[in-house]
Amino acid sequence: MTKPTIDDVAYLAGVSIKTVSRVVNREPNVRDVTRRRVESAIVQLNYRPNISARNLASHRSHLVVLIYDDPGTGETPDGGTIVRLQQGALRACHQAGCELLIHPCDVRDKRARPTLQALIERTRPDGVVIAAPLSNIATVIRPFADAEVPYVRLSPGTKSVSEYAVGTDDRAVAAKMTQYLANLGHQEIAFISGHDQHRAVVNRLRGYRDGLANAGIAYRETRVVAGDNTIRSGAAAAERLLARKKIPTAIFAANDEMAVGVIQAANRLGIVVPKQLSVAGFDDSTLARFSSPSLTTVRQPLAQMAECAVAALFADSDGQRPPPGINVIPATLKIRDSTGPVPTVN
Amino acid sequence: MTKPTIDDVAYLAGVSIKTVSRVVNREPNVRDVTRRRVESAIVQLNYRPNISARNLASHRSHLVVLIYDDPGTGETPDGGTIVRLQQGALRACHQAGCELLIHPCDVRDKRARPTLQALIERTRPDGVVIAAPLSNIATVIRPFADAEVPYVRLSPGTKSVSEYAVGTDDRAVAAKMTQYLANLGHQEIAFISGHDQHRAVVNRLRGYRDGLANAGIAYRETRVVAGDNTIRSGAAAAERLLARKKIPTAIFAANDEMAVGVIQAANRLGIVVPKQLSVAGFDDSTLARFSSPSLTTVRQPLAQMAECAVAALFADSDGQRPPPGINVIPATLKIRDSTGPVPTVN
DNA sequence: AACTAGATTGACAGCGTTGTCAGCCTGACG
DNA sequence: CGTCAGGCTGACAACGCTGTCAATCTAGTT
Repeated sequence: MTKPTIDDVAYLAGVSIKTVSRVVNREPNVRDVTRRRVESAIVQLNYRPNISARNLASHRSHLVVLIYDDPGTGETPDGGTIVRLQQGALRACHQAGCELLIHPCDVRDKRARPTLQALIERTRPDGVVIAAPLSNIATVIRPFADAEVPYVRLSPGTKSVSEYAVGTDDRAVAAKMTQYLANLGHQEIAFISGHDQHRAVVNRLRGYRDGLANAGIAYRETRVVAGDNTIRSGAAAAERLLARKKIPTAIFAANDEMAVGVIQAANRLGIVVPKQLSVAGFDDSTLARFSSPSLTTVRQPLAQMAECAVAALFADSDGQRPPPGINVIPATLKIRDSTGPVPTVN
Repeated sequence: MTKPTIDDVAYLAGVSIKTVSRVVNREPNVRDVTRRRVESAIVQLNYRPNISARNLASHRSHLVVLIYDDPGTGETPDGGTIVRLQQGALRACHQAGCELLIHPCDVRDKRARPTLQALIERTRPDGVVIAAPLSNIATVIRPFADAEVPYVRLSPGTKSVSEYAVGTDDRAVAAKMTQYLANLGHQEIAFISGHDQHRAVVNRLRGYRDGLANAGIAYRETRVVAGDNTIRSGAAAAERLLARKKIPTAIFAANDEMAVGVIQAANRLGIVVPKQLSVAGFDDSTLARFSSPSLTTVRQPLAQMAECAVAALFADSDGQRPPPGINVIPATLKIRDSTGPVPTVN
């Protein structure tokens, strides 16, 4: 009652083990009748190839590693973000007949580098996907480049990459959100920027300016306030904006945390969202769905991005390797309850 | 410049490959001098055993699978919950020299069973950890039992389990929370129960009653309102409770979603939390940290639970197998800003 | 000194695949 | 009818490690 091996299948089908191997791996040059005979034997025995043996013989591990910022330490990704990345990566992995290993990584830990090295040596992954913001940290990338493990970066901070990478159109979608607000009638649209060490933030601000321009609204520097990505800073920024003589009717924050801060500040000031003030965020974090009112925001296609990244890892075996450059997957507006038409002046 | 193999190490150390294998695997019966010679050769060559070869020869995969409810489909676990489970599981896996495979599982998909079967056959994991609520679903457990893959269930819904399992003390900690509220001076403590198909919910209600008893407060059925785990239902329940002649000064909801609903309802009614009403939740979901005011809640030791579960998987190889029964890991109160002293009557 | 149990070590046969390469078979072509 | 390219198939050697078992060594005993 032991697991059937390739020999059992070969014997039952009356062929050599090599032919079974060919059928299992969808290799060419097997006659249809032979193939069918083998397939039926496989079904009959419920045969499944032994991964370890296959890996050993083929010098592949059929393992893909997803690397992301350790949520226990950084404030960057919330659980929802990570899970969405994982979902997309899993889909593509299973499609490619691989399994997914996850590897949260604390960059501030000085031993991150050797840890990654050890990971490579232990698992010999077929490929690696590195999520932002780690994808922009040389220390994280290096070990893979050195070990010649194929990797794909997610949301690289720069436009000019020498390899294939996957990103999204922060700038374009920020413009779109701004125009959406303008279309609701808002003329006074403020923007709260975030930590500018994240490249993404700069792009979002640019997009805001693009959107204003497209809507024919003049850009004014006084409409832009700096935050630092936290709820608290969003609230503080909002208070400053709302204390002015000419208060904005819409506030677009560069991330959801700050947008929620805006809502909280508005609540405290007795300003009703969205009736008197529209608020938009960015990221579609868990927070956005559950805030009250629920937050209009930008949903980054994280699952799709991860899926593309993993798929690209295997593209070069199926044919030509993917071209260098960033594969841009568009983000979408997620309209919820925190935005509405501009209040009628009274 | 190819990867060193066990033969290279053996040659350099002047021993047989078997002895190298012994050193690598910390097996007994190697003289200290020999061991040191081998270790030095390993360092010198930067040797790392090839996992696939090891797996093939040892009939182990050095893989552990963590199975949890697919967050894309169920409403059960939020991203934060999953990530905490993963963190604990990863810790124990690395400790044991294994890697962690993740497997979200949609039970409502009728093909869940064959999918699990395929997972087993493909990966031949050394062990499996099954998170709640899947850990209570026979369809999910069966494939592993049938294939004789060791598994540990997390938070099994029943006290009487025939194998080792890991759980937490829902009932005791719910009592603790209730007493905490009582200690703040609250006499009128209401409870919002959730979907009673989750065993946990029943236990939380029991704990609430225990806590009242311990505090010398009489239990009254009218103080318990049913919700269905959603924010909306929490809000509705709160509205009912707050519409009564004798309104509660504290509301303890069986999960965070409903507790947030209570806060939202209170906001709408102009009731200030926590000044006029204390609100407590359960789970410490992402939501709790970011609600306004931040939510006092119960933090389940998810990471520790997962860690224990994985460790137990390997315990039987290190000595005796872990005893049947639930290894209870205590949950803790997470006091935040939504609870405070009872309002002074005026 | 002979003897023995137990510690230490090594030779060797797998583990279940894939890669290589040679051989056979078939049909097209001259 | 002979030749040849190319499709199809199988024999066999890796792949790098662990398990088994026998051989050797050591120290304690008599």
